[in-house]
Amino acid sequence: MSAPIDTRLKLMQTATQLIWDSNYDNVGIADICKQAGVTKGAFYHHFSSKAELFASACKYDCGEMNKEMDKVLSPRFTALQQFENFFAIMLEKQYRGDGGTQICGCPFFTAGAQAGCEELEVRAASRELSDNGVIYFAALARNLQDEGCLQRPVDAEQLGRLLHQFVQGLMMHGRIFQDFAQFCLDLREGLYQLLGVKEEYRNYNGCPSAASNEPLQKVVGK
Amino acid sequence: MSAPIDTRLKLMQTATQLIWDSNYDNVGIADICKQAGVTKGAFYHHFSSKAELFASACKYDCGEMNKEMDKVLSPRFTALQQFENFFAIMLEKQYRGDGGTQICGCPFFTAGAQAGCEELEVRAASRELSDNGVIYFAALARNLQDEGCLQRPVDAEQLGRLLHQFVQGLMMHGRIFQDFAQFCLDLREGLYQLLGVKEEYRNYNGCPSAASNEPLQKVVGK
DNA sequence: TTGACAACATACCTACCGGTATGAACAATT
DNA sequence: AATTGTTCATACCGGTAGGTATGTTGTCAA
Repeated sequence: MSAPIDTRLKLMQTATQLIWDSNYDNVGIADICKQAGVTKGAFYHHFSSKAELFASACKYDCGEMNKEMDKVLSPRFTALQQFENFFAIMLEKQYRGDGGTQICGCPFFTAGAQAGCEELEVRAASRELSDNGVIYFAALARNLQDEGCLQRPVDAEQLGRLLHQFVQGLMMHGRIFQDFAQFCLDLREGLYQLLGVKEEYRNYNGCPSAASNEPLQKVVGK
Repeated sequence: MSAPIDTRLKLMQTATQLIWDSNYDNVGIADICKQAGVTKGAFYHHFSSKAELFASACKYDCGEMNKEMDKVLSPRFTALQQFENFFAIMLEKQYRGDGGTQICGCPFFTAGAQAGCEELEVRAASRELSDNGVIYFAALARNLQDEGCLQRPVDAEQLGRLLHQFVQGLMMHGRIFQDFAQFCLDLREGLYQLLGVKEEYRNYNGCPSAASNEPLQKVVGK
């Protein structure tokens, strides 16, 4: 019998993956259990409900994202490098190997936005996730400002929100239309405009074509 | 016995309202029928499935929006007036009378983004709705550009997409956090930044406080 | 050795929800 | 008057999905 922590973790990871591929409502507990190779008994030993699993998985995903973002926004990079790092990681995240490019968006966010009033737990988790994301966006904005890349002084906190909102909307749009090339262009242009990056700091060479199926190489830790 | 067109319309209107208040998955056919005062028999006489109702309701909602947007973006307004009109209509739409300010977002969009591959009909409807919205945003951008309000030349079509994406993301964010004052500020600032409105054309006086419960008066057709 | 408890596995329950089968009421047509 | 088609109303079905009740296995402490 394996350690209990493994089963719990496995369930969260599986749930995260399935929810990323589909959505909260569409993913059943039975699906998660089957995929994770455990039974319902195990599931309800570790989680009291589907909503609690969601909240836990959301937190877990949040933690994973934090790890990546800490790398991406590491102080050893210039602000512009951080921008490119973030850009690369976004594309990589939305790039699914199975059968071409698939833009899936962040289901934890959309689930929170869809959750009816009854599922407060879900909404709370989604809120936490958003707050977390906004902080990183705000940091990026602040760094860019400090290095003089922006056209005008900004309210970093608000700008963090705006960036987060835009990116979430962009991903949902991408999920509906599934046009990876357009997704790349829109992401870059949208970030530039919202941030108000000075003309001379804008760089459109870094956008990989969706036609080429080469894996996107990260700038991170190069 | 009433005219058949009435029942069909009633169902679409009711569905639209319920879906706006909740979401696609959460709203059952029984709920819609009960609210509309008809039975399932009537429902399945007019619609072959829930997905078809969704698509129809989406189209209906789209048509209603078009009517409003045509008014808002009427040529008799200057581009800046159009901007303010749009701003006002956005706030009004997200302002629910029942028990304070409630930001609900556009469920047709989120449903499309959540729909699994199996429900192509849903996604297609959502796509159509988005395309439609983007056109109006692009028109607004073009008008602002033509009147010299923007800092730099823009690709109106792309900008239309960016605005649409941002607004959708903003509404979802608003739905999660339910902070109307912040919603107002973010909407204005986000639009300004994405559009790149010249400093001298930005106006922050028009933002009604969420504290005051006065109904928002439209500039439209004043 | 034995009791206790954690960590499951299996079977089952129940509520709901999309969808169907069938028939009644009414109108228009022939 | 009989027929036909439209427009609904009622009752019901079948699958599903979240959740539960209960049994089983291994482990560890006393």
